Amino acid sequence: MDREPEETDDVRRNAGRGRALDSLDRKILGALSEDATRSYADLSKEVGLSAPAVHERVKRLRATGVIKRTSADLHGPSLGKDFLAFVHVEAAGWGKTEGIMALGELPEVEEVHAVTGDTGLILKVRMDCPEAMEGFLWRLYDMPGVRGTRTYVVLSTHLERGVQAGITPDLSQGDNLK
Amino acid sequence: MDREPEETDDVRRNAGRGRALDSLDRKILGALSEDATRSYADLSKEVGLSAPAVHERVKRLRATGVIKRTSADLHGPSLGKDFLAFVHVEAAGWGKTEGIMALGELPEVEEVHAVTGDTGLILKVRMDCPEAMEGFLWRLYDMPGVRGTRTYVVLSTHLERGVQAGITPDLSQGDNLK
DNA sequence: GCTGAAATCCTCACCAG
DNA sequence: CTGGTGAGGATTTCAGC
Repeated sequence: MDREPEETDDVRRNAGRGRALDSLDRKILGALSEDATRSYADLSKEVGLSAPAVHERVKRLRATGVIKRTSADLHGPSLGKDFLAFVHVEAAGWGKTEGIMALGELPEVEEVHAVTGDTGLILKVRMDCPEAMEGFLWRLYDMPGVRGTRTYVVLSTHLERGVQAGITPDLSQGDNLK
Repeated sequence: MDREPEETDDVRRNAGRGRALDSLDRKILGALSEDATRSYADLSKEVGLSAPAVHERVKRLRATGVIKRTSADLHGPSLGKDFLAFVHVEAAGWGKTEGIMALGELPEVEEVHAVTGDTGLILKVRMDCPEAMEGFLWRLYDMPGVRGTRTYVVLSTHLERGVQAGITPDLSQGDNLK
């Protein structure tokens, strides 16, 4: 379970047309992905840089798209969205047409992925109630190219988080509990 | 802590044991879910309140759990995570056992949902490469109760966002575009 | 990337409705 | 009880090094 993280800093294929991410960048990203409200002064003590240096890095990480955005993660049930489901859409000959884009307009659709296998499209949808789900599926069937759907209703969510920076927890440091 | 909260009956089913959310709360939530770096002064101009009032509401929304946290959304490919997949786990007789909790320890696992249907568990996993996927599936098969898996490899992601506040875009207001 | 200073912002007090 | 006003303190942010 604990493997030595080799210091291979060679960049493979950087989407952001910037420079490779070093260990400090990953440390910053890991911290901000868990709590983006932390101050630069606070982060600076953790990464061993000055506050403006951290700020400069974060600014660069935002500009290059490594940090897509900083968002408040909302609690579905508090907003009346008690109903979460994954919908597998069996679509026939969908290019990346307007149909997919139209799905993004609906606030209940949180994710749209084109996948391999027998389905073609996986949707993550969250709404108020089963009735809303029914209405959504009807609209889905009305779209051209939709041959069928398979819906997996979520009974309980045990984990739901964003992309992990992949930092091994700082066992070597152990410096602060903040 | 210092006051007993009187349970108003008009609260429908509030997960956070707080009060219902009004239109201003939703407006704030909608804005912060898209960009949590905006200042309270900025938000106050949009919702028509003073900055401290907005801050007070946000503080309450955090305390009641409506805002679960504020996080930086990272770009997978920039971190070397080019491989996203949904794994349907056919599990036999899993209570909410340690097996599920163990999955959360793995940084490649982003979501774990118990679902209806023939699968039982849906996992969202993101990693470096197909080889890592293979290793992950092996570890999955080693877990007790895992009878089988079906993996849907994501070819392209067209939408990926958090819980939407569900505000209809303010067409009636039209006060400012920020 | 560091230091220091200025502008902004957060945050708390207190007061009004 | 919720929102407004004003001031103190922290933070962001931009110089120059």
